[in-house]
Amino acid sequence: MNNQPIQVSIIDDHSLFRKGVVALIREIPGFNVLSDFSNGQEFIDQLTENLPDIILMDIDMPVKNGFQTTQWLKENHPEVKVLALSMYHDELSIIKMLKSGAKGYLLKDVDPENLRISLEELMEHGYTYSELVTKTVVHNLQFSNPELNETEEAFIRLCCSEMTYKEIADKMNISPRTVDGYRESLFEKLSIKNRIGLVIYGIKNGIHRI
Amino acid sequence: MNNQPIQVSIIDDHSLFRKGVVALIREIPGFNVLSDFSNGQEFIDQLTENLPDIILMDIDMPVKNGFQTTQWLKENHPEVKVLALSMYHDELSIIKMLKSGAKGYLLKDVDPENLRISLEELMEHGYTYSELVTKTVVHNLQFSNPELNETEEAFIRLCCSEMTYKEIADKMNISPRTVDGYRESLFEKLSIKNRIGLVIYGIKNGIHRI
DNA sequence: TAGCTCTCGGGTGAAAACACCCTTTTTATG
DNA sequence: CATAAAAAGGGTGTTTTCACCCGAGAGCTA
Repeated sequence: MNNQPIQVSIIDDHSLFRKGVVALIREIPGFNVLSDFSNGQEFIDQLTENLPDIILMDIDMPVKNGFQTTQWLKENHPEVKVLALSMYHDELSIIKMLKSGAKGYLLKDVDPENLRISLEELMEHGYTYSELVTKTVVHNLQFSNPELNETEEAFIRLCCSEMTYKEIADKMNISPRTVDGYRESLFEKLSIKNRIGLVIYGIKNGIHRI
Repeated sequence: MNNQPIQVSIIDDHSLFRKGVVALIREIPGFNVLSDFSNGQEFIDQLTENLPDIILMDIDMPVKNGFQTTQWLKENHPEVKVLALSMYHDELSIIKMLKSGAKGYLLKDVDPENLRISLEELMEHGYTYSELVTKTVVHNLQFSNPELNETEEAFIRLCCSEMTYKEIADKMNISPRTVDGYRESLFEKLSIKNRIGLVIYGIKNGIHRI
C-alpha cells in the first residue's frame, strides 16, 4: 500500500444520508472524500481529470440512475471502482448493478465498520462480494430469472395500475390481442397464474416502485 | 435560550445512516448527541433518568417500530419531543406518526441545513411542521383515510396473492358472497376500481410486505 | 429458398371479477 | 326492550380476464 489517501466520491440523491456517509468516511484512516453528487448526471457534468478511486453509488436517483451511471463509468472510466449502496435487496437490482459493472453491493443499513472493511477489501482485491451478493448470484444462476425486454417491463409497469388490458393496449398503441399475447407469454415465463402475480413480480423486482 | 447543549438521541435501524446523522448533528453548535439506538425496544430497555430533549425517530424498524415507540413516549415521557425521520412520504405514515405524538416529520433526503433549522424550530416552538406535513394533514382532513378493521386487513393480505376470491373465501371460512361484500365496501372506501388497486394499497400501506 | 422464430393480431368460450339489487342475522346502544 | 347499524349472505347480469385455437408478416439463416 502507498501512503496516498484513497479518494472516494458519493453519488446519492438523499443529501442527509450522503452527507452522513461523507462525515463517516472522513473518519476512516487512509480514505478521503473527494466529492459528492446528488445524481449521476451531476457527477458526469462536473467531471475533471481528478477521478476518485471508488464511487459509492445509489441506485434510485432522478435524471441518471445508478445502473446508467455505472454502465457509463464502465465504458468511459473502467479504472474507477463502483460500490453500489442501496436499500434494495431484491435480486434484480443486485444482478443489474453487477452486470452494469459494480465491484460490490452494500445495503444502506450496513454499519460503518463493515463499510470500512468493504472499502479496504475493494482496494486490496478490486472487488468486495458480501454474502448477500454471493447468495444472490448463485440463486440467480440456479433459478435464473428470464430476461425481460423493455416492452415487457413497460407492460408490467402498466399492469401495476388499475387500468384494464384494453386501456393498457391503448396506452401502448398496440392491439388488445397483442397485449393478450404479452400476458400469456409472461404468465408462462414467470410461472404465475394471473395479473396479481404480475403485479407482485413487478414490485418485488423493482420494475414498479411504490 | 440557556447555554446548555440540547440533547438529541437517534433511533434508526440503518446504522450507517444513523451514525452519519450522529456525525452531522455533532457539528451543529448548541446540539449534542446523547445516544443512538437501532430500534425502539433497545431505547426503552436502556432508558436512564437522563432523557434527551429530542429524539429523531425512524418508522420502519424491527422489534418496536416508530409508531409504537412514539406512542410509548407520549404516554410515559411526553416532554421528549419526537421528530420523525423517514424515507416514506405516504400519507398513512405521516398521519400515523403525528397521531402517535410526533412533533414534526422530516424526509430522510432532507439536507443537513434544513435538519438544523428544523431542530432549532422544534426547540423554540415545540413543533416543526414542514410544508409536506401541513399539506398532508389538510389533504387528510379533506380525504381522510378510512380505518380498516382486522378482517379487512386480513382480506387485503389474501388479495395480494394469486388466489381467486373463491379460494380466499375458503381460507377465511366465509361465503364467497361475503367476500363479494368486503370487496365492494373496500373499493368504495378506498376509491379504487379493482383488485389491482387493492394490492397496490395493501403494499403501499404495509398491510402486505413483499 | 425453404424453414425457423419472433412479434403482432384475431376468434371463441369459460372462468373470474365486478355492479347492483336484495334479505337475514348479529351486535351495539339509547 | 326496541331499534338502528353493521356484518353476512343471496340472485342476476355485465365486463374483464384468461386459455387455447389460429394466421400474417418480418427477419434471420442453413
